[in-house]
Amino acid sequence: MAPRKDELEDQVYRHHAEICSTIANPKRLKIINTLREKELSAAELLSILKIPKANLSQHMTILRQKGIVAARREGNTIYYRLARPKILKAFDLMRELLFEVIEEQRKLLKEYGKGRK
Amino acid sequence: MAPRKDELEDQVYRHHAEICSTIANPKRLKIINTLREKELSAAELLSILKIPKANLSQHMTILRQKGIVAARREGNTIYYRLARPKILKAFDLMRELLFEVIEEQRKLLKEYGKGRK
DNA sequence: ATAGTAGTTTCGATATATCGAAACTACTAA
DNA sequence: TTAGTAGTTTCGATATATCGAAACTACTAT
Repeated sequence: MAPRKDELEDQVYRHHAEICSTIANPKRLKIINTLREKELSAAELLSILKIPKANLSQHMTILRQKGIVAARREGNTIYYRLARPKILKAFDLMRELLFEVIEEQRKLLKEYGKGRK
Repeated sequence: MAPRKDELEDQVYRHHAEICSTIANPKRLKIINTLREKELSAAELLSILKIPKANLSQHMTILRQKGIVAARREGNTIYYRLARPKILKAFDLMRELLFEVIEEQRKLLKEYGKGRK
């Protein structure tokens, strides 16, 4: 039996949300931003992020599963890189959005301050 | 005492992740997409989304708090609109990313199929 | 083989997100 | 004022995400 149209649509929204969840975490955002210009080994990421390596590995697993990051092994070292440069556009866009919102809140606060006397 | 540089940085990443969380939910994505071209009342959103109105209200509260959506009241009706058109760029970009990943997975699956005999 | 280094996986505890139900507020109309 | 409609808030249950600890796998070097 073929799925109904809105079931399909909902499924797309669910997947869409899932890929958004991938960047909805401060550590993963920092990992993405750190891999911006060049690939890095797990050890290098560890020294930058200063988190336990098990935890790094957990985040890298998520990033790989969602297709955001790719890995290659060289001897004992694993090198990570962004599998999809477009993720940086998303990173930058969301950060712009963040600053827009912060700026607006700042303005509103100033207005409120004026009114308060 | 002034916060250390990396504390500040971490705080930015936390806020960055928070605004990403706003779009990391299928219903909120659908709400954003539905408000794409014009403002809509809660009742109109309800008839499109087919969810309980308490639940819609909960999501609208989150979207307003994060500065994504704005609301105005006209009599008994509340009209919602996107407060920040840039959110649509984020929506579209993440959906492109989704389709890129799906397409790549499809290709990999085809390759695997070939090798399998 | 053995030991060491690099990274991963599993498990369980804690925190956060989602949502339905019910009570509540805000406005309208009689 | 009372009743009705539109939307919101609070509460509690369930689901999902995060993370540390410990055990594990993969590779290197002796």
